[in-house]
Amino acid sequence: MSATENDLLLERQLCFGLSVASRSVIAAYKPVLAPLSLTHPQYLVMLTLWEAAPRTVKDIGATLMLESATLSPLLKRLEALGYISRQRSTADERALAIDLTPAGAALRQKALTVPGTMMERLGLNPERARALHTSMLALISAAHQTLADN
Amino acid sequence: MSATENDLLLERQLCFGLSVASRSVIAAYKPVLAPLSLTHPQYLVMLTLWEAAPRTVKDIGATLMLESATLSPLLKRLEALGYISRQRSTADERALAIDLTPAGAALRQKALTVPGTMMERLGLNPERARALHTSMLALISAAHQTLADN
DNA sequence: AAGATTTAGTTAGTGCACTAATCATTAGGG
DNA sequence: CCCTAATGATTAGTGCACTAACTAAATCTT
Repeated sequence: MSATENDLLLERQLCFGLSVASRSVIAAYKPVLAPLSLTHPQYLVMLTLWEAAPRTVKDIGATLMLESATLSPLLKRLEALGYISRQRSTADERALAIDLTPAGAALRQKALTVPGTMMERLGLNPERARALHTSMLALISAAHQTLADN
Repeated sequence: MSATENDLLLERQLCFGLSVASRSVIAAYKPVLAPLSLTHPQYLVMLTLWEAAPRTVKDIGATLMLESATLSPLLKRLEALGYISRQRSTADERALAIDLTPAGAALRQKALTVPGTMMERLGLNPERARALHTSMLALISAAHQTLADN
């Protein structure tokens, strides 16, 4: 088998591993987030709001690297759950101000145990987590670099 | 801010980084796979078939860690593209034999350049790729461990 | 001030990915 | 044997995530 053909095998272990890891970790979050009635992406949105609110859709999208087309329906589901409010900004009526409701703000208390639980379940200590994070950042950066080049 | 609350911030850098990295890498594949008319998950399925064919839906699912409910429509799209055939196995009529068509087998030649292109675009050398792969395997294993425990 | 342009969000359409329910086929146990 | 269990695949339904097309509001230009 040629070197190129060998790559074709190895390669499946690369991007493939990343995809499976992402899905596996999200699946591991599922039972932990279920008591909060949140999916994983919804949890990420709530995290951004617990750090700063109100925020615009665009701002949340920039933070999570998601298109506003993805966030629009997701935010409506969070509103239906009673965790956030969606109101046009008075200063700029193009912008939608996403803010926490009292229920959404209170949910933060229940979420405090999530990170510790997940770190333990994933067999990660802070050091390994940081190393992993660094690798991910490098990948993200390289991936976006190539997209910008085209 | 308490240690627990600090975790809530850090944590966003973890699973969040993994999700974004996965999406970013898949997005980087997109223009490379476009000439083959394949999406990223479709590409993974073709990789498994280039290694061994025919295979059953269940077998492909086990290899890629995907539910057969996910694969069913995906395989129909690959059939519509003319890359694979779907036929009930004669030995066991519950099983569906997924096989490569001549066009699907020929596509392998065009795919040979993909891994090299992507490695370069993602700024990875074989060593870093292997290290990343090891981390992903550990995560996958830990994540599935916790799911099995429940 | 009027018209063109850029910006913020939404909608429509495609494709994954999952769970739950269903159906046909096969394998086992009494 | 027959009847039940288990197995392999499909369907329906929910929720992301993306692109492209569109609306409305704000800003820029002349």
